[in-house]
Amino acid sequence: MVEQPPTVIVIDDDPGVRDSLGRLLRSAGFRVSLLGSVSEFLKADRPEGPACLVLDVRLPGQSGLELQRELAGAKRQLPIIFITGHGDIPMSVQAMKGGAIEFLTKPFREQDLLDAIQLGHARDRARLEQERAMAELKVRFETLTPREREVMAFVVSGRLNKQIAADLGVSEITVKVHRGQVMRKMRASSLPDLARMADQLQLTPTKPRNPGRVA
Amino acid sequence: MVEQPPTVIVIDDDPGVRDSLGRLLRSAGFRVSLLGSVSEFLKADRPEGPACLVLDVRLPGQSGLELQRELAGAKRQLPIIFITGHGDIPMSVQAMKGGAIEFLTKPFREQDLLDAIQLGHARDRARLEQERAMAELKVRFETLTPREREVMAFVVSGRLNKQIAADLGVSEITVKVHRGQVMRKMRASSLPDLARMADQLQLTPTKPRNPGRVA
DNA sequence: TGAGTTCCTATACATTTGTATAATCGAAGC
DNA sequence: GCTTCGATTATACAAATGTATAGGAACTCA
Repeated sequence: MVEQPPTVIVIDDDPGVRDSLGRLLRSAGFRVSLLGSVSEFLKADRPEGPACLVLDVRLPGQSGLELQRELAGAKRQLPIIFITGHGDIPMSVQAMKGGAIEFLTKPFREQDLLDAIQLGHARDRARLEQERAMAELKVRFETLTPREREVMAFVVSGRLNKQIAADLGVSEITVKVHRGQVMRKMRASSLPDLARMADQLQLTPTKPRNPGRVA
Repeated sequence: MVEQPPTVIVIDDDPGVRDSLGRLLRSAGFRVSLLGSVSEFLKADRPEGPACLVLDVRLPGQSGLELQRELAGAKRQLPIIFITGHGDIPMSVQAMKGGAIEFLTKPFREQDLLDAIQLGHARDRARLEQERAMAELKVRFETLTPREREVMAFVVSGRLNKQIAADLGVSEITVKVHRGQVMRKMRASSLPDLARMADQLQLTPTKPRNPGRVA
């Protein structure tokens, strides 16, 4: 788990802007990737560590807002900071609704950009960590056989072994075996632990919660 | 649990704007509250059911953005839709960062406002439901004695009765009694159920999770 | 056909958990 | 001083859970 240096990906069709942003960001200690268009970005590899995008709203070909929409559906969604010289309010509102970190109008204070980038990197780090943990959970979950997954769902919903046995039409002993396998394979240290894993995995096909009635 | 009619609270210092918005919103079936300033709003009662705010960014006395900041710290935070005739991009960005639903510039399409209000009400309904459930949980949790809360924390962290007994320096029987009381008082239907309640309550003073190592 | 996997079951124990009843002790409140 | 409440413990069961060993049936795949 090596600490990856944070990256900033700049997309701007103006070489002058790219250069000056590149100097600023490199001097701030970031790894910088300078690109001239969205298509270049889509072809490029994604950096390993935390990263964020700095892009102009208006770009030749695909615009910044279009890219944002596209990335929203993709798996690897990067924090986005918009920069523009000719923006308007509806544009900025759409960008922010889309989850943008910041929307800066030229000219802007360098510190505002750096602050936004710092926030973007923090979010991306959190997202990376979250995804790492989730991927790990999924790997474990995929080692479960279909039956074990069924049993796990029942177990984390709070049902007893004998109830699960009745639900599945098998003996209680069988349920115990599956249950033990589930705990081992998922590396759950306890039942609450397993329940939390299931919640993370959104494993809730069978979940009869109590309705929370008041006396 | 009667379904409350959704309310729209309009704050605008222009009586003409208030009237026209009032007509529009009432004809759309909303309960409407028309106010001329933030101070009026702060004095007024909060509506019972789902509600959202429609306010001008610029207002005499306290501005719309200031109100947003203030409400962010308060317990009852209402979804906000900003309307303005003289806004700029930084203003809209700040509003959206602050969690505003929408930021409309005059003149705007009535449908855009109605759409935003619908979204605001949906969010407020979700928030109300969430708060109701949380309040209910807290009520139950407050019926627990200090010792019972301690035991609950250990239980949901996955520790066994005998371990908890050792941790607390008491006998296992005692732990069982407390544990049974916790389940009863919290109306937990199962251990996973109790664990989820504890997570909701952010009850995590004692939680030794497994470190999730990879092989 | 044979190996491997999954699912199922059983026996046999060891542990753990839940519950009911009953009792002691100390602190807080009336 | 008496009562109430919280915390504690014990006895005595009842029920649930975990584990180990062992085996059978069905299915897939090479």
